[in-house]
Amino acid sequence: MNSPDPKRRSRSRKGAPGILDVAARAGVSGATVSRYFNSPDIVRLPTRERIEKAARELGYIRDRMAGALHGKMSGTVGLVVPTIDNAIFSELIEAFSNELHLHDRTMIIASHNYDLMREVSIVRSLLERRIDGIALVGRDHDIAAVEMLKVRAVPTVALWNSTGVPGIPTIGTDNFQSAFDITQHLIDLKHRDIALLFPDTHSNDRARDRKRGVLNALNDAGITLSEHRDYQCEYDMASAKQLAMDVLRIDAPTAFVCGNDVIAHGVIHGAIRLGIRIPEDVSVVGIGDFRGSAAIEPPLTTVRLPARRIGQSAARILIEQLQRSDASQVCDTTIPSHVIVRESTALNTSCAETRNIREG
Amino acid sequence: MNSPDPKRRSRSRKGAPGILDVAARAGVSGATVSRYFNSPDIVRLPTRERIEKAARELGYIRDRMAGALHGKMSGTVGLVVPTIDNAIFSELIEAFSNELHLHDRTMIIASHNYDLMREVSIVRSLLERRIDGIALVGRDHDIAAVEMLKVRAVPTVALWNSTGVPGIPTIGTDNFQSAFDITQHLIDLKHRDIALLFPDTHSNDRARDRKRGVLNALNDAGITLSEHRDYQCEYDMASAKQLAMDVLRIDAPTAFVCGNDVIAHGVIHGAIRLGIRIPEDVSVVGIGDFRGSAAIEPPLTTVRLPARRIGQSAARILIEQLQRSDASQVCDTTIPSHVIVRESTALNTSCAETRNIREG
DNA sequence: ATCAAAAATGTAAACCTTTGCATTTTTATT
DNA sequence: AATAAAAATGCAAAGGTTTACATTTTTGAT
Repeated sequence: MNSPDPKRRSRSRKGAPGILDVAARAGVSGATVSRYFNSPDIVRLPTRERIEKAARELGYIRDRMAGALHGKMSGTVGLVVPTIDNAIFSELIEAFSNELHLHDRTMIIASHNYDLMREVSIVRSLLERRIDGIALVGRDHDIAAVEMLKVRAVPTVALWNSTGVPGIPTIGTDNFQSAFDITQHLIDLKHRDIALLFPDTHSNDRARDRKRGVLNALNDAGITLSEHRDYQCEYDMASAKQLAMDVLRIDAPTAFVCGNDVIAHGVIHGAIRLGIRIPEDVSVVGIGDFRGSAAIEPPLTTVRLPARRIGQSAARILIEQLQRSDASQVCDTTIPSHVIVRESTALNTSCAETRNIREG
Repeated sequence: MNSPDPKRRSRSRKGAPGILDVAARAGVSGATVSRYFNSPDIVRLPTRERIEKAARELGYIRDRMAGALHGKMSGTVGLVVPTIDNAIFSELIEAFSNELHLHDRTMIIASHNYDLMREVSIVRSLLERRIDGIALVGRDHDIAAVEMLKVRAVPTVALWNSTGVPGIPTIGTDNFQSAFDITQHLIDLKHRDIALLFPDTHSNDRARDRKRGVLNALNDAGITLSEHRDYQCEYDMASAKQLAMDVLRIDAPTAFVCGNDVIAHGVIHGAIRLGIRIPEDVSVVGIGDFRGSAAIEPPLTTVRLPARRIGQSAARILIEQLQRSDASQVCDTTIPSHVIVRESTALNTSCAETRNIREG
């Protein structure tokens, strides 16, 4: 039936049918097929049906790369995170990805392990793939990366913080405020001897903001944090557990405020191992409300950071930016966080002040 | 300085410089610049330096899409997972991604939430992006997806299982064996009344294999699993905790074998809440050895599934397949799993047989 | 039926790089 | 120094789609 047309592509892309094959089979020109795929409504119904049939029969799959060649959008969006392998970000990633899929875009994700130089190389690599837009987690970025994006006018959003890089719209929560609030909760419970477990804040602006929040709350309450109460701890349950056990054995505070929930989980398990009761003997709070924080025993008092909403909003805002190319108004979006009081915190009973209240 | 060459591209890709701009500035032809980027060693040193300088000054970023048009590789590889937001897969993903990055490829990831139809649509979307290769998690896939990949001869690997789809090389662990082994451990400890907590096995072949493993081990030991001991439980800590509490309150078994570590964590916390001691009163095992399983209290006895190694191996094997296009020998790779005995299991003291041993 | 306007379709150039082949330059050999 | 062989470079076509512009078909009003 199909005549051995000599003009057929020799062996392109492993012989996969192209737009022209579909066109020939449907008895229309390539242009029409192209139009059918890009805006079906501008081709007449009968034609449309013929094209659809031909495409289906041939198993045609469009080649977006050839399209992107024309300055057309590639339909891919980049997401750059510090790490994938972490409950912190996986919710965010999934929400972002799903929202993108809903709008027929594909996500390219890459992680740089908190290495800002590697982030630059990732951004370059994404740009080579002609991403339509990009989302960067955090506020700290190398100038080179931001510059490349600016020069090419690639729509960009920064995630996870509420105040961002100037010129880049930011979607996230106020890390400072979250930390402030959860610390205030501890202060309200009369805790005065509070230990901090935070990761290195050098190239991690989220952790930095949070720590500042804790410090400010403490300061406002007239509490001075003794030097040795500022422990450094990675985002890792095992090390947090170990560290907490050391601290609890030698010189237990009445409360811990942790850089995130993973650290808090570690502290809780350390306490359990030592037979120290939470919250009776010591209170623990985290930040993040990760999956599992509600189910752990005791359920963790923490700050709910709406990762899914951030991911979803970010995708939406980015897509909106793509559609109207006037990347004009850069407005930051702050998504509120809430302290969730569960069972890992209690009134400090060892404090003199508290004792007075109890005895009074 | 730069003459207003009328031949310049009108406004391509937002005025970003192309290979020809670099060529002009370096005083060579476009072909040479192209060669410089693809195999630097075939252009002479002085030329090379001029090109590099020009590219740097112009801030040139190559356009891999235009390159891919020539049947050349796009440099992107797809990874399709059931879900990202889950400790099960995030290690795998990260390892896969990192290995790819090492070989200068980019990963496109997508999740289908255990919906095989959506997987088909994802595969199509990836194909539109001209991925060079693809990794699919699991053994259950819609024919349409496999067929599309086969027609286009896209190198494919299946992950996570050890026995796979015919014709697709598979890299993973033996889920059956893992489950068998961990169950055997429980049997060795004289447990006879064992409860199963597994998710719906309908479109989840991993869970199905594991369950079969448990059942076989039980059967081999001459233990018949009473109907009501086969509980269905999602991969979610909170529901596992709730379910475990219900079970423990009404009719406690002496041991739980859980579909994965997340479920096991839930069981442990449920037991803690009820004041039931692990392992003294009840033993618990998981499968997976997720991040945190060693740090939890009590540390979880489980099976270590080398997710990172699977991810890394998969990426390597895929890349190797890309390089030599003869997708000839399809060999499955089984990466061994190991039972890790920690502190959540103990000899069953309530069993008559055990009592005899103790009293004997 | 007729004609103008609107809608649908076709033609061909353009998008940016890669690559086969031709040409020039370099290197090695005598 | 001359020559052949090898290496480096240039020229131009190709790769699959989009799109401005030209052309044809349809629609709606008379």
